[in-house]
Amino acid sequence: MPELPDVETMRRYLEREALRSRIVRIDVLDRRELRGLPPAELAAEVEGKRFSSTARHGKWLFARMDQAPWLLMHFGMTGSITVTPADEPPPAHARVAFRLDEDRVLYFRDQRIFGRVGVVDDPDAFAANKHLGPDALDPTLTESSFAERLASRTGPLKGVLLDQRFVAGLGNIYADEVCHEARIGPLSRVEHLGPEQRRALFRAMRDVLCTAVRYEAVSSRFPESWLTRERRPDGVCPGCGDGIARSRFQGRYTYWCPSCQPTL
DNA sequence: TTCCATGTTCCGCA
DNA sequence: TTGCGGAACATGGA
Repeated sequence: MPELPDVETMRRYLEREALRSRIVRIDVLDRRELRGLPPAELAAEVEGKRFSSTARHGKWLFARMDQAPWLLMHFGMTGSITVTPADEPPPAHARVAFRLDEDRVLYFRDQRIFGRVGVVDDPDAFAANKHLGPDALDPTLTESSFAERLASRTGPLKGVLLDQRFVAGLGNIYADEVCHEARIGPLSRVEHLGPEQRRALFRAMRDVLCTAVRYEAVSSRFPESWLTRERRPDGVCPGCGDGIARSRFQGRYTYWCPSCQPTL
């Protein structure tokens, strides 16, 4: 599930469950999750350390450890975290186990192993190095600075929204939802958007993401006006009842309502 | 058996 | 040079 709202929900979960916990030992159950970082190096960095704060940039989650670098996590398509009592068996697809004090374990789970666990000295420097754009919920990202960033872009809107260098945090599902709420066809070329549509996009992005975070990214709780639950070939627009369109874009499906969301 | 899946990265082709 | 599409990565459910 991991787009911005999912990762933010996990950040808050980590903060609730593991802040100030000490990492007694780390067990790397599948080293592929480390993307080449030797398990012994990760262990040397985190064992004995205590979680002191958390941060998030787009889909990247960071957990600060005292007197140490930051733990970094990316959840790929299927990653998640869960904290369980130490005497329970590991959950399915557990890849890395952080054994905490007070007999608890923080598991990094990831069925498809597209995620990543690592360490980084400074989240901001990491984001800059990756050329990530501002986090989509960053308060310093305003309607006007968003419009400015948009002005330097061309091509299909969907592609711009998915580009983490433009704004970090949107993925396939929420990019479609933002286009739907803004009433703009996702295949519209951004250079054809007017000022009012650019503002509408920014507001839709903020509203969609804040709402999803409020509902802890559980799609069954999302407003009935949302397109998300209609993501299937015979889905209908919750606004007008017309059939929704589906098209392949960059190897994945894009859904929209041709009646409510004209292509510009 | 085939297709599909909320992400990122790389390669080849305009 | 830039942008775009597609494939690869790996797994499992429908």
